[in-house]
Amino acid sequence: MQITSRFTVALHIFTCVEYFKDDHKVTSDFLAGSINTNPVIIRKILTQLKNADLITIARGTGGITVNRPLSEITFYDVYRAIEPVENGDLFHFHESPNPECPVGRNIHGLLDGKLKAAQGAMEDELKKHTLEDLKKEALDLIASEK
Amino acid sequence: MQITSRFTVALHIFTCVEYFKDDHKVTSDFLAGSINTNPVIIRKILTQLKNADLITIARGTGGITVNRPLSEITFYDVYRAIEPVENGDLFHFHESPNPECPVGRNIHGLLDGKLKAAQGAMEDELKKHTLEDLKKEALDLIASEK
DNA sequence: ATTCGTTGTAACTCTTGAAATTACAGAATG
DNA sequence: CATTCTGTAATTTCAAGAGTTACAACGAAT
Repeated sequence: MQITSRFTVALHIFTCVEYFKDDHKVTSDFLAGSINTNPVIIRKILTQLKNADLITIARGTGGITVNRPLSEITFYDVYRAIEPVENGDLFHFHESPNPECPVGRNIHGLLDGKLKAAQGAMEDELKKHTLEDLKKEALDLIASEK
Repeated sequence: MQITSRFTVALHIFTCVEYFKDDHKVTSDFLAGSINTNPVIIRKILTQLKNADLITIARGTGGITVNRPLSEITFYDVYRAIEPVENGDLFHFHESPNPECPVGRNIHGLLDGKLKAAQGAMEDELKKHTLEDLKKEALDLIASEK
Protein backbone atom coordinates (compact mmCIF):
# COMPACT_ATOMS: atom_id res chain seq x y z
CA MET A 1 0.00 0.00 0.00
CA GLN A 2 1.05 3.48 -0.75
CA ILE A 3 0.52 6.86 0.80
CA THR A 4 -2.29 8.60 -1.06
CA SER A 5 -1.49 10.95 -3.90
CA ARG A 6 -3.53 13.60 -2.12
CA PHE A 7 -0.31 14.43 -0.32
CA THR A 8 1.61 15.23 -3.50
CA VAL A 9 -1.45 17.01 -4.83
CA ALA A 10 -1.46 19.20 -1.73
CA LEU A 11 2.17 20.14 -2.27
CA HIS A 12 1.36 20.83 -5.90
CA ILE A 13 -1.43 23.13 -4.79
CA PHE A 14 0.83 25.17 -2.53
CA THR A 15 3.37 25.51 -5.30
CA CYS A 16 0.73 26.73 -7.72
CA VAL A 17 -0.71 29.18 -5.23
CA GLU A 18 2.69 30.76 -4.78
CA TYR A 19 3.68 30.67 -8.39
CA PHE A 20 0.48 32.02 -9.85
CA LYS A 21 -0.98 34.23 -7.15
CA ASP A 22 0.01 37.48 -8.87
CA ASP A 23 -1.10 36.49 -12.34
CA HIS A 24 -4.20 34.36 -12.01
CA LYS A 25 -6.96 33.91 -9.55
CA VAL A 26 -6.13 30.48 -8.16
CA THR A 27 -9.43 28.62 -7.99
CA SER A 28 -10.15 24.96 -7.59
CA ASP A 29 -10.88 24.83 -11.30
CA PHE A 30 -7.57 26.41 -12.14
CA LEU A 31 -5.71 24.02 -9.85
CA ALA A 32 -7.58 21.06 -11.24
CA GLY A 33 -6.25 22.05 -14.65
CA SER A 34 -2.62 22.05 -13.54
CA ILE A 35 -2.93 18.88 -11.53
CA ASN A 36 -5.14 17.24 -14.08
CA THR A 37 -7.90 16.03 -11.87
CA ASN A 38 -11.38 17.02 -10.82
CA PRO A 39 -12.11 20.34 -9.08
CA VAL A 40 -14.05 18.55 -6.36
CA ILE A 41 -10.97 16.52 -5.48
CA ILE A 42 -9.10 19.79 -5.09
CA ARG A 43 -11.81 21.27 -2.93
CA LYS A 44 -11.78 18.30 -0.60
CA ILE A 45 -8.05 18.64 -0.14
CA LEU A 46 -8.39 22.38 0.35
CA THR A 47 -10.95 21.69 3.03
CA GLN A 48 -8.48 19.41 4.81
CA LEU A 49 -5.79 22.08 4.62
CA LYS A 50 -8.24 24.64 5.93
CA ASN A 51 -9.25 22.36 8.80
CA ALA A 52 -5.58 22.06 9.70
CA ASP A 53 -5.50 25.86 9.75
CA LEU A 54 -2.86 26.04 7.05
CA ILE A 55 -4.89 28.11 4.61
CA THR A 56 -7.90 30.36 4.37
CA ILE A 57 -10.30 30.04 1.50
CA ALA A 58 -12.39 32.90 0.17
CA ARG A 59 -15.83 31.87 -0.88
CA GLY A 60 -17.63 33.48 -3.74
CA THR A 61 -14.68 35.38 -5.05
CA GLY A 62 -12.36 32.45 -4.76
CA GLY A 63 -8.74 32.53 -3.79
CA ILE A 64 -6.46 30.88 -1.29
CA THR A 65 -4.37 32.53 1.42
CA VAL A 66 -1.65 30.72 3.29
CA ASN A 67 -2.03 31.38 7.00
CA ARG A 68 1.59 31.18 8.07
CA PRO A 69 4.92 32.13 6.54
CA LEU A 70 5.92 29.41 4.11
CA SER A 71 9.12 28.86 6.06
CA GLU A 72 7.01 27.75 9.00
CA ILE A 73 5.07 25.07 7.18
CA THR A 74 6.87 21.80 6.71
CA PHE A 75 6.01 18.87 4.45
CA TYR A 76 5.10 17.06 7.62
CA ASP A 77 2.46 19.64 8.47
CA VAL A 78 0.92 19.08 5.08
CA TYR A 79 1.22 15.32 5.47
CA ARG A 80 -0.60 15.38 8.78
CA ALA A 81 -3.32 17.58 7.37
CA ILE A 82 -3.89 15.19 4.51
CA GLU A 83 -3.44 11.76 6.05
CA PRO A 84 -6.34 11.09 8.34
CA VAL A 85 -4.81 7.68 8.97
CA GLU A 86 -6.11 5.73 11.93
CA ASN A 87 -4.42 7.21 15.02
CA GLY A 88 -1.54 8.16 12.78
CA ASP A 89 -0.04 4.70 12.45
CA LEU A 90 1.86 4.05 9.25
CA PHE A 91 2.03 0.32 9.85
CA HIS A 92 -1.15 -1.66 10.08
CA PHE A 93 -0.88 -4.32 12.76
CA HIS A 94 -2.80 -7.58 12.51
CA GLU A 95 -5.75 -7.03 14.77
CA SER A 96 -6.10 -9.92 17.14
CA PRO A 97 -3.12 -12.19 17.75
CA ASN A 98 -3.98 -15.09 19.99
CA PRO A 99 -3.53 -14.09 23.65
CA GLU A 100 -3.13 -17.73 24.65
CA CYS A 101 0.04 -17.97 22.60
CA PRO A 102 3.14 -16.55 24.29
CA VAL A 103 4.25 -15.03 21.02
CA GLY A 104 0.77 -13.82 20.17
CA ARG A 105 0.26 -11.92 23.39
CA ASN A 106 3.70 -10.27 23.22
CA ILE A 107 4.11 -9.46 19.57
CA HIS A 108 2.66 -6.00 19.94
CA GLY A 109 5.02 -5.12 22.75
CA LEU A 110 7.92 -6.43 20.70
CA LEU A 111 7.20 -4.55 17.52
CA ASP A 112 5.33 -1.38 18.36
CA GLY A 113 8.36 0.65 19.36
CA LYS A 114 10.37 -0.35 16.32
CA LEU A 115 7.55 0.43 13.94
CA LYS A 116 6.99 3.78 15.57
CA ALA A 117 10.67 4.54 15.21
CA ALA A 118 10.59 3.73 11.50
CA GLN A 119 7.55 5.92 11.04
CA GLY A 120 9.20 8.66 13.06
CA ALA A 121 12.30 8.57 10.89
CA MET A 122 10.17 9.11 7.81
CA GLU A 123 8.24 11.93 9.42
CA ASP A 124 11.39 13.63 10.67
CA GLU A 125 12.67 13.63 7.12
CA LEU A 126 9.46 15.32 6.00
CA LYS A 127 9.95 17.94 8.68
CA LYS A 128 13.23 18.97 7.09
CA HIS A 129 11.55 20.57 4.10
CA THR A 130 9.40 23.65 4.20
CA LEU A 131 7.06 25.15 1.64
CA GLU A 132 9.53 28.01 1.40
CA ASP A 133 12.18 25.59 0.14
CA LEU A 134 9.70 24.19 -2.32
CA LYS A 135 8.75 27.61 -3.63
CA LYS A 136 12.35 28.67 -4.09
CA GLU A 137 13.32 25.47 -5.84
CA ALA A 138 10.28 25.72 -8.06
CA LEU A 139 11.16 29.25 -9.13
CA ASP A 140 14.76 28.21 -9.81
CA LEU A 141 13.78 25.15 -11.77
CA ILE A 142 11.20 26.92 -13.88
CA ALA A 143 13.59 29.81 -14.52
CA SER A 144 16.26 27.38 -15.68
CA GLU A 145 13.86 26.00 -18.27
CA LYS A 146 14.12 29.05 -20.42
CA MET B 1 -3.26 4.40 3.68
CA GLN B 2 -1.29 2.04 5.79
CA ILE B 3 1.36 -0.55 5.18
CA THR B 4 -0.31 -3.94 5.07
CA SER B 5 -0.48 -6.07 8.18
CA ARG B 6 1.17 -8.85 6.21
CA PHE B 7 4.42 -7.28 7.30
CA THR B 8 3.73 -7.63 11.01
CA VAL B 9 2.29 -11.06 10.34
CA ALA B 10 5.56 -12.05 8.68
CA LEU B 11 7.54 -10.90 11.70
CA HIS B 12 5.13 -12.79 13.91
CA ILE B 13 5.74 -15.89 11.82
CA PHE B 14 9.50 -15.69 12.22
CA THR B 15 9.13 -15.23 15.95
CA CYS B 16 6.89 -18.27 16.20
CA VAL B 17 9.17 -20.40 14.07
CA GLU B 18 12.07 -19.67 16.39
CA TYR B 19 10.12 -19.94 19.58
CA PHE B 20 8.31 -23.16 18.83
CA LYS B 21 10.58 -25.05 16.49
CA ASP B 22 11.76 -27.52 19.13
CA ASP B 23 8.36 -28.21 20.61
CA HIS B 24 5.84 -28.16 17.80
CA LYS B 25 5.82 -28.71 14.11
CA VAL B 26 5.24 -25.19 12.87
CA THR B 27 2.67 -25.50 10.09
CA SER B 28 0.52 -22.87 8.46
CA ASP B 29 -2.38 -24.09 10.57
CA PHE B 30 -0.40 -23.73 13.75
CA LEU B 31 0.73 -20.25 12.78
CA ALA B 32 -2.79 -19.27 11.82
CA GLY B 33 -3.81 -20.19 15.36
CA SER B 34 -1.25 -17.90 16.97
CA ILE B 35 -1.84 -15.04 14.56
CA ASN B 36 -5.56 -15.59 14.52
CA THR B 37 -6.16 -15.61 10.82
CA ASN B 38 -6.68 -18.05 8.00
CA PRO B 39 -4.04 -20.67 7.08
CA VAL B 40 -4.21 -19.62 3.44
CA ILE B 41 -3.20 -16.10 4.37
CA ILE B 42 -0.19 -17.57 6.14
CA ARG B 43 0.69 -19.73 3.15
CA LYS B 44 0.60 -16.77 0.82
CA ILE B 45 2.97 -14.86 3.05
CA LEU B 46 5.20 -17.89 3.40
CA THR B 47 5.32 -18.11 -0.38
CA GLN B 48 6.49 -14.50 -0.54
CA LEU B 49 9.19 -15.17 2.03
CA LYS B 50 10.23 -18.24 0.09
CA ASN B 51 10.39 -16.28 -3.17
CA ALA B 52 12.65 -13.79 -1.43
CA ASP B 53 14.85 -16.73 -0.48
CA LEU B 54 14.48 -16.08 3.20
CA ILE B 55 12.98 -19.46 4.08
CA THR B 56 12.58 -22.99 2.79
CA ILE B 57 9.28 -24.77 3.15
CA ALA B 58 8.99 -28.54 3.40
CA ARG B 59 6.00 -29.87 1.55
CA GLY B 60 4.14 -32.88 2.70
CA THR B 61 5.71 -33.06 6.09
CA GLY B 62 5.46 -29.36 6.72
CA GLY B 63 7.95 -27.20 8.49
CA ILE B 64 9.84 -23.99 7.87
CA THR B 65 13.58 -23.46 7.75
CA VAL B 66 15.20 -20.06 7.80
CA ASN B 67 17.83 -19.88 5.09
CA ARG B 68 20.24 -17.47 6.70
CA PRO B 69 21.45 -16.72 10.21
CA LEU B 70 18.82 -14.60 11.93
CA SER B 71 21.41 -11.90 12.52
CA GLU B 72 21.68 -11.47 8.77
CA ILE B 73 18.00 -10.86 8.13
CA THR B 74 16.77 -7.36 8.87
CA PHE B 75 13.22 -6.09 9.19
CA TYR B 76 13.84 -4.37 5.89
CA ASP B 77 14.52 -7.68 4.17
CA VAL B 78 11.18 -8.93 5.42
CA TYR B 79 9.50 -5.68 4.42
CA ARG B 80 10.81 -5.92 0.89
CA ALA B 81 9.76 -9.53 0.61
CA ILE B 82 6.23 -8.68 1.69
CA GLU B 83 5.55 -5.33 0.06
CA PRO B 84 5.26 -5.85 -3.66
CA VAL B 85 4.52 -2.14 -3.94
CA GLU B 86 4.80 -0.62 -7.37
CA ASN B 87 8.52 -0.08 -8.03
CA GLY B 88 8.97 0.22 -4.31
CA ASP B 89 7.56 3.71 -3.94
CA LEU B 90 6.02 4.50 -0.59
CA PHE B 91 4.41 7.70 -1.82
CA HIS B 92 1.88 7.56 -4.58
CA PHE B 93 2.31 10.48 -6.96
CA HIS B 94 -0.63 11.92 -8.87
CA GLU B 95 -0.29 10.40 -12.29
CA SER B 96 -0.50 13.08 -14.89
CA PRO B 97 0.11 16.69 -13.93
CA ASN B 98 -0.44 19.08 -16.81
CA PRO B 99 2.77 19.40 -18.86
CA GLU B 100 1.63 22.75 -20.20
CA CYS B 101 1.71 24.21 -16.72
CA PRO B 102 5.18 25.23 -15.48
CA VAL B 103 4.41 23.82 -12.07
CA GLY B 104 2.77 20.73 -13.49
CA ARG B 105 5.71 19.71 -15.61
CA ASN B 106 8.23 20.30 -12.82
CA ILE B 107 6.46 19.01 -9.76
CA HIS B 108 7.91 15.54 -10.12
CA GLY B 109 11.44 16.86 -10.33
CA LEU B 110 10.81 19.01 -7.30
CA LEU B 111 9.40 16.34 -5.04
CA ASP B 112 10.77 12.97 -6.09
CA GLY B 113 14.08 13.33 -4.29
CA LYS B 114 12.51 14.50 -1.06
CA LEU B 115 9.96 11.72 -1.04
CA LYS B 116 12.63 9.14 -1.74
CA ALA B 117 14.66 10.51 1.15
CA ALA B 118 11.71 10.20 3.51
CA GLN B 119 11.09 6.65 2.38
CA GLY B 120 14.79 5.89 2.71
CA ALA B 121 14.85 7.17 6.28
CA MET B 122 12.04 4.81 7.18
CA GLU B 123 13.73 1.88 5.46
CA ASP B 124 17.08 2.61 7.08
CA GLU B 125 15.37 2.44 10.43
CA LEU B 126 13.97 -0.98 9.52
CA LYS B 127 17.46 -2.12 8.58
CA LYS B 128 18.63 -1.49 12.13
CA HIS B 129 16.71 -4.43 13.52
CA THR B 130 17.42 -8.07 12.78
CA LEU B 131 15.38 -11.18 13.40
CA GLU B 132 18.06 -12.14 15.90
CA ASP B 133 17.20 -9.06 17.95
CA LEU B 134 13.55 -9.92 17.71
CA LYS B 135 14.10 -13.50 18.85
CA LYS B 136 16.21 -12.44 21.83
CA GLU B 137 13.75 -9.81 22.91
CA ALA B 138 10.90 -12.26 22.54
CA LEU B 139 12.62 -14.83 24.74
CA ASP B 140 13.37 -12.18 27.35
CA LEU B 141 9.90 -10.77 27.34
CA ILE B 142 8.19 -14.14 27.56
CA ALA B 143 10.58 -15.27 30.30
CA SER B 144 9.79 -12.14 32.28
CA GLU B 145 6.09 -13.01 32.20
CA LYS B 146 6.52 -15.83 34.64
C1' DA C 1 1.56 -48.40 -2.58
C1' DT C 2 -1.66 -46.22 -0.17
C1' DT C 3 -2.82 -43.09 3.26
C1' DC C 4 -2.37 -38.93 5.67
C1' DG C 5 -0.96 -34.45 6.74
C1' DT C 6 0.71 -30.46 4.41
C1' DT C 7 1.57 -27.02 1.03
C1' DG C 8 0.27 -24.51 -3.39
C1' DT C 9 -3.18 -22.09 -5.70
C1' DA C 10 -7.28 -20.83 -7.96
C1' DA C 11 -11.63 -18.77 -7.42
C1' DC C 12 -14.70 -16.23 -5.01
C1' DT C 13 -16.71 -12.94 -1.59
C1' DC C 14 -16.61 -8.98 1.47
C1' DT C 15 -15.10 -4.76 2.79
C1' DT C 16 -12.65 -0.57 2.55
C1' DG C 17 -10.78 3.42 0.57
C1' DA C 18 -9.13 6.38 -3.31
C1' DA C 19 -10.50 8.80 -7.05
C1' DA C 20 -13.69 10.71 -10.15
C1' DT C 21 -18.07 12.72 -11.35
C1' DT C 22 -22.66 15.03 -11.17
C1' DA C 23 -25.58 18.01 -8.99
C1' DC C 24 -26.89 21.63 -6.36
C1' DA C 25 -27.13 24.64 -2.24
C1' DG C 26 -24.58 28.50 0.09
C1' DA C 27 -21.77 32.48 0.18
C1' DA C 28 -19.35 36.73 -1.45
C1' DT C 29 -18.76 40.35 -4.68
C1' DG C 30 -19.76 43.81 -8.12
C1' DC D 1 -29.55 39.90 -8.13
C1' DA D 2 -26.51 37.69 -11.29
C1' DT D 3 -22.19 35.75 -11.47
C1' DT D 4 -18.59 33.08 -9.74
C1' DC D 5 -16.80 30.18 -6.54
C1' DT D 6 -16.78 27.03 -2.64
C1' DG D 7 -19.01 23.26 0.26
C1' DT D 8 -20.82 18.91 0.25
C1' DA D 9 -23.79 15.00 -0.55
C1' DA D 10 -24.57 11.11 -3.39
C1' DT D 11 -23.06 7.92 -6.54
C1' DT D 12 -19.91 5.19 -9.45
C1' DT D 13 -15.70 2.90 -10.60
C1' DC D 14 -11.67 0.65 -9.45
C1' DA D 15 -8.07 -1.65 -6.84
C1' DA D 16 -6.39 -4.15 -3.00
C1' DG D 17 -6.44 -6.47 1.55
C1' DA D 18 -8.32 -10.02 3.93
C1' DG D 19 -10.83 -14.07 4.53
C1' DT D 20 -12.81 -18.51 2.92
C1' DT D 21 -13.66 -22.84 0.36
C1' DA D 22 -12.08 -26.29 -2.43
C1' DC D 23 -8.96 -29.20 -4.33
C1' DA D 24 -4.70 -30.74 -6.68
C1' DA D 25 0.23 -31.86 -5.75
C1' DC D 26 3.59 -33.47 -2.88
C1' DG D 27 6.35 -36.17 0.60
C1' DA D 28 6.94 -39.25 4.26
C1' DA D 29 5.58 -42.95 7.12
C1' DT D 30 3.42 -47.19 7.69
